[in-house]
Parts: sequence; C-alpha cells; structure tokens
Amino acid sequence: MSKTKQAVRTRFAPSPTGFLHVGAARTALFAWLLARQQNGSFILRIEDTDKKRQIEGAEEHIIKTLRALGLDYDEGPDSDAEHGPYRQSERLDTYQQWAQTLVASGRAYADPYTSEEVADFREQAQAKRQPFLFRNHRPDSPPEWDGSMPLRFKSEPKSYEWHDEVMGDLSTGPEVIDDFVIMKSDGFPTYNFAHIIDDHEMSITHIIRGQEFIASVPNYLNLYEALDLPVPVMATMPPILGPDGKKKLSKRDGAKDLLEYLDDGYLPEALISFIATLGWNDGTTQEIFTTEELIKRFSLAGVGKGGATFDEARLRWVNGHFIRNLSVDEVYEKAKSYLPEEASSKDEQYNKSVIACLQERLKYLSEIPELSMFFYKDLPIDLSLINDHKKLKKYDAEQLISLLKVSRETICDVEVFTAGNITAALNQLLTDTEEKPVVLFSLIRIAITQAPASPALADTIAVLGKDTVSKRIDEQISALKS
RNA sequence: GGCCCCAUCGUCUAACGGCUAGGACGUCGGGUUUUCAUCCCGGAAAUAGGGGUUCGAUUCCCCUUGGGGUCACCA
Repeated sequence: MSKTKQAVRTRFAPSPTGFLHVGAARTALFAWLLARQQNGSFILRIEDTDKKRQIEGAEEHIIKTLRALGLDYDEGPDSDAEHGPYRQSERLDTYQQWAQTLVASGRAYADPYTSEEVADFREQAQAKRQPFLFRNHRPDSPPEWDGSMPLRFKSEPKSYEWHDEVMGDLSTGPEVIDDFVIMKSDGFPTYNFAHIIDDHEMSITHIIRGQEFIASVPNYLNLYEALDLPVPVMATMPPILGPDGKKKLSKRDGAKDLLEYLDDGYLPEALISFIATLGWNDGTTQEIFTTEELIKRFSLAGVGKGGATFDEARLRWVNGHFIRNLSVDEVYEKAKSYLPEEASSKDEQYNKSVIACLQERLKYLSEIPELSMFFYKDLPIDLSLINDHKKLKKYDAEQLISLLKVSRETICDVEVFTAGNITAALNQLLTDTEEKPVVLFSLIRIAITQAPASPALADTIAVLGKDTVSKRIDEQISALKS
C-alpha cells in the first residue's frame, strides 16, 4: 500500500511593505524552483495584516517583479483558485473561527493588560537581563475575549527537536516557549497565527523562509500541536549580507529593488542564476545556470547554512555572460529600447549593427547610450585624445594630417564596404605607410569616434559608413591645422 | 543579557577523515594588429584561535573568538 505522494505546494508570502530585494527574491526563487521541479504549485500569498506598515502599490510592485523575473505563480491574489482568497486581509473570518476554536479549548485567552503595562513587564525583564516571557504574567482569571483586546495563545512550554531541510536538526528548551499574541485588538491576526492557518488551509507542504523566523519555530510547533495540525516541511534560508559582509542586507545599506536591476538591463535569467548561486550550489564547479538547469538540479540540501554577501561585481560578470551568449537578434530585441534617442532616425539594420558591435562589451543594457553615442552623432573634437596618447603625441600635426589623408583615401576606395574588406585595406595601408598599428589605427579610431573607447576599428568603420568616416576624418584634419 | 544559528582566498563556493585545500568573480602581470571589452596564459590570495578523537583532520567533539537572528498587538 503506497500512499499517493502529496503534491508539493510552496508559497511566497511577502507583506506589501515595499519592493523586493535579492534576499526576498531568493526565498521566492527557491520556493518556485522546488514547485516547478516537483510538478507542484507555487502560491503567492499577500500578508497584509499590518495596515500601518502597508505601502500603497507594493503588492502590484511585487507581482510585477515576480513576473519580470519569470517566477510565475499558480495561485495568488489575482486568481480565484480554490484555496483563496490569497490576501490575508480578506480571510479575517477564517482566523476568527480558528481563534474561537482555541478559546473554546482553553488554549487562548484575552490579554487584559494595556500595552504600557506589557512594556513595563518587558523593561523589568530587561533590567534583570532576562528574556521577556509573557507567560510569567499570565492573568489568573482573564476576561472573556470580545475582540477589543489582544488574544494570546496559551502555550505549553516544553523542549523541541525538529528538522530543518537546510539547517539540519535543531533543538530548543522550554524557556523559549511563550504566550504570543494571535489576534490583535484591531481584529487582524498576527503573522505568527495567520501563516499557520493559511499554510494549512492552502495545503502548503514546504515552508521556505528567512532565518529571522527560526527562533519562533518552537512556538509554531507548540501551536500546531494545540491546533492538531500537521507540520509542513520547513527550510530556513541563511541571510544575505550587505556589502560590508556583516549586517543583513537591508534597504538601508544598498539593497536595491530587483526591478531597478531589471530596468538597468540585467537579464531575468542572469539575475535568477546569480541569486540561485548565492547560497546554493550543486557540488560541481559550474558557475552559470539556465533556469531550466536550476529546475532540474535544485535541492534544498544544496543550500548552504552560512550567510552570503551580495557582490555586484559578480552579478555584472554573470549578466555579461548571458548577454554574450545571446544571438545578435536576441540581444537586439532586448537592447533596442536602451538605444539613445538619436537611434530613432536610423534604420533597424544600422541599429542592429551597433548592438552587434557592443554585445561583447556590455555588462548591462543601460550602458548602451554611453557606449554607442558616436554611432549616432558627431562628438566634439577632443585633441587631448591625440596629445595625451603615448605614441601619437610624438608626431607633429603635419605628419598626422598626411596619415589621416591617406587613410581617408584608402577607406573611401574600398568598393564593397564590409569589415573584412576594410581590414584588408587597412593592412595594406600599414605596409604602405610603414607605420605601426598602434599609431595608424589609434589615429583613425580617434578621428572617427572622438571617444576614449570603441569597438574594433574595421567594424566601427563599416557601421558608420563611408560618408561619416570621410567627413569625420576631414574634421579631425581641420582641427589639427588650427 | 538568555536562547538559537553560522564560520574555507577580499567575494561566491568545492573538497560529505585521506593527493601540493580545487573552481569562479574581483585584483595584479602577460598575450591576441590600436582603445575598451572578449578570449587565452600566469601570479598573489583562505580552512578564525586553542584543545581533543584518529595512523591521518577543512571535515567529528569541546572551549574561546567573531558574526548573525530572536526575545513586538512587524512580518
């Protein structure tokens, strides 16, 4: 008799209090990977039980980010699947019912104290350098709960040992178990209560979350028992640290909105690969993974226990790698919206050639305007490019002018204007003039771009075209004359 | 402070007691007909410290140190 294996159901449950940064995105990604790998379901649940902290538009922003990353969810606030609603603020009746069950069984009681009184208790404990435990102040005969005061879980302190798919076997003593608030006086449940009810009602099988919750797990276990509910598989993610490698990554010290990276032209697949390898690896030396590979190879056991520092330089490398692996047409599709305004006056063929020249040197797409400017307009002549050049500065103006003149003629004489033919002509010019490439090519490159850096010379010339090249060389000659 | 968790190059990590601790990013040096980039070659760079266990510890145990989390009517 083999029981049918329960379908894997994972969830990502953000509170709508802001944007998604890499830490949250990684939690979402791992939950998503697990669901996709097991042919399970990935659920998005909005934990909006704290109206004070809520930020307007945050839910839409989070959804937009998940979509942009390709982390599609099977059930969520904008779907009406059987386990909904998927916004906690729309599930208050459910929490109310479960809370009443606990009241009825004597496992929950009204907290009669004012918040000032509780704060006093807490301060007393702190003064004694003791952890604060509400259960030390449990009222003898609590009033009947009418919803106007917080409802607390009546815990049964005991030791726990449990297994965490990432952290391994964990254990705690009874001293960490306490009577935590399950329903707030505003009628909303706390996270601590709501998520347990929801995970159960939504048939969640695997809970993947950040380590800030690990200390609360024993209390959750105590509540699961009181409710007589099965405990889902739990996996705790190690923290992602800020650039200093100390503090947890937070919005304050540089954690950026994932959407910003996307807007800057970091490719979703690159972001996914980078985020996945921040803490996870499959035991091989592979550095870059396609999303398909991740779905195949991911496992919670491969997630490390230690915190990882977010390294933007590495992200740039990963992204550049993904950009270089694209075909010219693919890069063009992704990159064309980043082209400078002036590109609209050029045809698609031209713009595509520009992107092709840039492809191997792009780290992210929003670098395009800066790197492509000279393809679209004449930059002002900058004589310092010649005067400060380690070789060219040894030549006088007349020598440079005559070199530029023969160069222009040679280039203009090329019949079929392709990079290959241009290269051949330039090579011939090299032997004719008996100049070193560093002199001749640098000179031409500076004349036609006026930029400190540019793609390969023949490619650049081919894209710019005979007229522009000829005109710009003439302008350089005039500038050298004066 | 109590409790819990974590600890390999600057960074991401490999090595589930056994080769000179491997790879990658970054960095430094060199090469590819100029520049930037790509690509290739090479260098520097780590097991936090101390005790055990063992023929042998990055790996297992203990202590110390360091870091993180938590102790909310936030999640």
